Amino acid sequence: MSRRSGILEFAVLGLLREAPMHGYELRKRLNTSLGVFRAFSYGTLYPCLKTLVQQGWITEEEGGLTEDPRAAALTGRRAKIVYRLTAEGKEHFEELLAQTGPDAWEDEHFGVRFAFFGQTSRDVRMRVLEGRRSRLEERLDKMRASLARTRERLDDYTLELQRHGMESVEREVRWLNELIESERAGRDQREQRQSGDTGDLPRHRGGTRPDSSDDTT
Amino acid sequence: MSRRSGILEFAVLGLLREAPMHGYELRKRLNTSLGVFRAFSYGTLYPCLKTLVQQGWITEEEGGLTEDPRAAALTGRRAKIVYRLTAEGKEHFEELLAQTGPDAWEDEHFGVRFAFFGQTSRDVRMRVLEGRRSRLEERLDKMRASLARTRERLDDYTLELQRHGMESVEREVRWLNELIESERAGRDQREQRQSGDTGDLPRHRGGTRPDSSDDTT
DNA sequence: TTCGTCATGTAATGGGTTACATGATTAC
DNA sequence: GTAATCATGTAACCCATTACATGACGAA
Repeated sequence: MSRRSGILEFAVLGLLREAPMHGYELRKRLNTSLGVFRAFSYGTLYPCLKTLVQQGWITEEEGGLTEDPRAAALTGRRAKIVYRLTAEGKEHFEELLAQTGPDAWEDEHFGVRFAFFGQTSRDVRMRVLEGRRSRLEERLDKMRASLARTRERLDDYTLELQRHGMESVEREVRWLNELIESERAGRDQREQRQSGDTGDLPRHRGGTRPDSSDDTT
Repeated sequence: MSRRSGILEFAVLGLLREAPMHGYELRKRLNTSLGVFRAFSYGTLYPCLKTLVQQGWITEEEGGLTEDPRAAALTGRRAKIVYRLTAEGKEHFEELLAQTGPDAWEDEHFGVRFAFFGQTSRDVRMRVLEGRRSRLEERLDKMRASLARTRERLDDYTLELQRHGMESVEREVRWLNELIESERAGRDQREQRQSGDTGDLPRHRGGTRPDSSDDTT
């Protein structure tokens, strides 16, 4: 019944917000554009799409030869079933985007959240980045403590593994530091007068794309 | 019925080979010593222990006040149920250690395999390290290809995410390069005359630990 | 005596994959 | 015409978590 993974739902909604697509294409995008972190199979995707339809967040459209130039362009071929975000779906996605619960910076969620930072308001971006950072720092503390407790009893390979693991985390912290700094720099430049986009990274604006009737797609 | 995860089974066998333990302690070790990669709950561990007993690889010992100094020392308190590796279990674990199927260098398995490199023969270590490396290089190729195909259509955050992901993989490749080199250096030094331990890393022998009753601690 | 941690378990549930079944379209 | 890839699904299974239930022991 349920079949809601949170992260998959989020990603699907986010991708469909950019353009309607059919399942196959959706899955590819899921596993390449965002997929460094997560790969989903059809056995997961299709049932999920079904429940999203039931919720009223997306619609299934018979796409015989849907004269949708954009979808056609994206896939290079005609579509079978095109999924399209509804107004409710868009609204729901925006709510999800605004959420900054502690989940947002856990391993599983953070990647997807970051992937849609383009549509996320600057303050939420900041909270997620900082949340992630302190999460990782906690983890580092634990690792250091456990390492101190057990250093002598561990063989060199285990030690090396642990060292490499810690360095990976430290590296991500440095990355987050840079991102946070550049977000802050962006804010300072504009003196936070605008509602909320454009940091340092979003050179082509925070939003989806040039706007207009782009999302009629 | 089944309840065999492969990686959990492997890790439990490997830990019990070093010393008998009860479930609670086992779990802690699983989640700290090796646990950078994986965390298991009791709901997973205990059923797994049951099936390992059924296979005859470990035994359950009523530990009222089992006069097992090792277990007592490890926990700092008396044990309830002490699990101990059987001869068959040891043999089985050795078979697992010798395996170099393509699974060995996948994300899920590689960490645990590496953690027990201390008991792994040098040639198997080499194959696993090299397998892992070429696995990662494949992945890099895919990432680069997909990046080249889609660069323009991606916003800066997605791009940054991808870039950071790729750098993480590249970093692991460099790490593997160093490890492989130092394994090779170890071999060259000893002119591969010995059966199979001591590379560069295993300064205190490949084996478990100094032996004797050191682990009574 | 109460709190933390040690200690062992189980049932319900979740979230996902694999393998299978099916067929259209494109490139060669 | 045949192989690859596009395209959509389902049923069986797997692995693991969560929440719960239970209780002993040590320290404050």
